[in-house]
Amino acid sequence: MAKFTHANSCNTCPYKDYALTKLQTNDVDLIQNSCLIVNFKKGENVCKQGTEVTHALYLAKGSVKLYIEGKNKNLILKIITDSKYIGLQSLFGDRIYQYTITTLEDSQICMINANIILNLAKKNVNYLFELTRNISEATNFVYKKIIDINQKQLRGRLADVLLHFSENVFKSDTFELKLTRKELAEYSAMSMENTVRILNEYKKDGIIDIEGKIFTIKQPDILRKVAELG
Amino acid sequence: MAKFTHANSCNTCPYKDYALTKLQTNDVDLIQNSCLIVNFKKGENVCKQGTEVTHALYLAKGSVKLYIEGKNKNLILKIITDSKYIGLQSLFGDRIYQYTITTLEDSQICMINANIILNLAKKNVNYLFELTRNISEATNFVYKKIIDINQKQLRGRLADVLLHFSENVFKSDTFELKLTRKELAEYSAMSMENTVRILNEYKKDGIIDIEGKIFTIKQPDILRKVAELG
DNA sequence: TTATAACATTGATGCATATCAATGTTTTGT
DNA sequence: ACAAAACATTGATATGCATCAATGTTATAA
Repeated sequence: MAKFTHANSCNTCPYKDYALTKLQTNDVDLIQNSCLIVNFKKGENVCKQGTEVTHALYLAKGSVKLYIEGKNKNLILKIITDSKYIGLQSLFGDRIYQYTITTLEDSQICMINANIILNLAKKNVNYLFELTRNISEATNFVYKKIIDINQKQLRGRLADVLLHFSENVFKSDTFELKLTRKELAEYSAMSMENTVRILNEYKKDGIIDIEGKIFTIKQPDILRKVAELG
Repeated sequence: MAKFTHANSCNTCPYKDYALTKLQTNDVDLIQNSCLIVNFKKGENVCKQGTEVTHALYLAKGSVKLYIEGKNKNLILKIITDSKYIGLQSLFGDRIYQYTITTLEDSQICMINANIILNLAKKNVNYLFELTRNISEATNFVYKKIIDINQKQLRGRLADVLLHFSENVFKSDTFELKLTRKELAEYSAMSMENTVRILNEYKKDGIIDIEGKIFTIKQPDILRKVAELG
C-alpha cells in the first residue's frame, strides 16, 4: 500500500488550494492535523466506486483519472492535474462514490477526514462558498461532457478532446498525454480501435502529429471545424 | 409574456423549500421582497441556454423539463416536479445557463434576484449548506444519467427511465407522463421512433400498459431485469 | 535478460440504432 | 368547427460504430 506522511505546513504548502485562504489559522491547523499526505504509485486507486466517502481528497501533485466503471467499459469523466480537490460533491451528496479515481502517474494526495471538512464548511461560510463554486463548475463540466457524448460523433468527439487538452489542460500545441490509447478512448467515449484509426487519419491529413504519447496540434483551426461539425 | 405577482408570504407558503427554514425571518423577508411569482403557460421557456443567470429559479408548482439544446436533437437531463430549486449550480458557476428549462404544464416559478441569494448564502452558512447539498445531489444525478447513456442500450435505457418515473418521481405503478413521445425519447437519449417501437414491444409482452399518456408498470421485476442487463 | 503481459495498429464483419418515408391520430389556434 | 400543425405509429433502409481477429510493438516483472 501507499506510503504516507503527516502534513505539517499546509499554510506554506506550494500546492495549497485557494479555498484554504478563507480559513482562520487555527482552522487550517485542524485540517493540517487530520491531513495525511499519501504517496500513490501510478495506477493505484485513490477511491473506489460504490464505497463510502470518508475523506476529502485533494490532489496536491501528479495526475489522476476520474471514471465511471461499467460492466464492459469505463467512461473517464475528467483528467485532473493541477492542485485541485477531486470529487468534492461526494462529500455533500449521498456520501457514496459514484466513480473511481486512479492515478496516471506517481501522485501525492492529501486525505482529510470528511467530517472535519464538513464541520469547517458549516462554520465558515466563505470557505464553503469556495467549495460550492468548485462543485458547481464540476457540474457544468459534466454537462458539457454529456452533450459531447450525445450530440457528436466519433471524429467530432475526438477533435474536441484533443483541443481540450491543448487549450485548457496543457495550454500548448504540443503536449505529452499520460494516457494509453485505451484511456483516451474511454475519455472520448468510443472504442480503442476507432480512437487509433481516427488519430492516424488526422495524422495522415496533417492535422496533428503523434510520436508515441507526444501530441502536436498542427492545424487547430481544422480540428476546431471538425469538432464543431461533429 | 407570463403574468406575475409579488410574493407576500414565503414563510407560510405551502411550496416553501426546506433551505428557507435555515434563514432568519428578516432574511426570508429579503427573499420575499425580491421574489416574483411568475405564471408560465405550458411550453414556455423559463430560462434559455447561453443566457446570463440573473435570477435563482424555484419551481413552486407545476413541472418543467431541463434540457440541453443541440444542433439536431435535444437531451432532457431532468424532469422536475416538486417544490424545488431548478439549476442552482448555475448561480455559483460561470453564471451562464448551460441548458434551457421549459414548462411541461402551467407552472408557477419564483424568481429571486441572483445576488440576493448569493449574499444570503455568504451570510448564512446553514442556508448555503442546504443549497450545496442540493447542487451535489444534482451532480450525482447527472453522473447516473451519463452512465446510462454510455453503458446501456435502448431497451435498458428505456426500462430505466420508466422505473425511475414509477419509483422515484410518481411513486406509483400507474402514472400520467406529461411528456410527448418525442420528449420521452429526448429524455432517454434515443430516437422518437425507437421509443415508440420499444414501448409497444413492452406492451405486447405484457410488461407495461399504455393508454395515451397513462403508463402502468405491470411487471416491474422484468423491467428491472431489462434495465440491469442493458 | 528473457518472458509475459499490456499496449498499439489495421482490416474485415455484424449489428444496433438513426434516418427516411408514408399514414393515421390528436392538439391547437382561429 | 375547421384547418393546420404537432404528435404517434409502423415498416424499410442506410450507416456509424463496436466487435472480432491477427499481428506487431513496447513496457513490466521475475
